[in-house]
Amino acid sequence: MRKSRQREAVRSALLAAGRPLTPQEVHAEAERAVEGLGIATVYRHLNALEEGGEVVRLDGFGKGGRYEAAHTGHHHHFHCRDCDRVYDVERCPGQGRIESLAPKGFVVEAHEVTLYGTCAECGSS
Amino acid sequence: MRKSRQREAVRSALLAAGRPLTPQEVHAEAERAVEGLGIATVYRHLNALEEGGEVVRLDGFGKGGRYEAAHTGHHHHFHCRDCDRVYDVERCPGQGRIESLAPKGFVVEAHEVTLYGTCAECGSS
DNA sequence: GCCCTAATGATAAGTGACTATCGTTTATCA
DNA sequence: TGATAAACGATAGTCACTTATCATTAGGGC
Repeated sequence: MRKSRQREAVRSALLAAGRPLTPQEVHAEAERAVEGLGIATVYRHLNALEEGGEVVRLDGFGKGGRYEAAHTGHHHHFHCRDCDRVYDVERCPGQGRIESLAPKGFVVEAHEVTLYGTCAECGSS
Repeated sequence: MRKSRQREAVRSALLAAGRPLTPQEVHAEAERAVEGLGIATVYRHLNALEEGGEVVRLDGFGKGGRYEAAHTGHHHHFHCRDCDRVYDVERCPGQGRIESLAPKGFVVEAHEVTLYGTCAECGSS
């Protein structure tokens, strides 16, 4: 796997954002570093980085996927209904508290909490 | 809006299931009551029932939407990774507890908690 | 600098969910 | 019962996202 400005640009875009981005958002951001960056290249690197464990793909926020730099910490998300951006929420109501909600006989392996509303930026305008 | 066996079959499928169904699941179930039921008819009625407030559409469980009979109660969901079915979870960790997770300046209007794992049926096999 | 080939960008093609169209069926009401 | 138009089933079309193709560019060992 050769070094490439494009891959670095994709990786940096995700790290700098600190929140999950759509491929389009990644493209827009990474294009600032690599003029003429193709959308296919963005998809290629997102897939490669996900494969390599550097990036995590999220579903459930609208049509396409969102990608964020692999976090070690457990966290959740806030989905702004105005701008459609997704933000990280660092805290959690508590693993045990949430997993105990499951009906009997159901084994919980993970959970996701999503908040919906208006982000600070949209709310202040 | 005329009465039709097809609409009743779609409505009944959702009520009987007591959990969110994909249009395909609705179709499979409703077809037991109406032989030869078309998938387009299922989509038509799901949209109409949603419009009429009898049914709620959910996103975020894979590619397409899921539909469930309109509940009055606040509840969450369990998504089985084996069979891909979604079940209702009647309890909630607590509205206030969850909404307080949001960063400052963010206004929370709603939240969704999703549990992932193995359902009782898949786990027992 | 040269060569090899991985990586790239443009874009055609694929995918899956959903919708529009259209000729036929059927519920409703005079 | 017969007329009317809503509802139907089949299927072609649409839309967004994602992937495959291919000619060109460029990283890196020599």
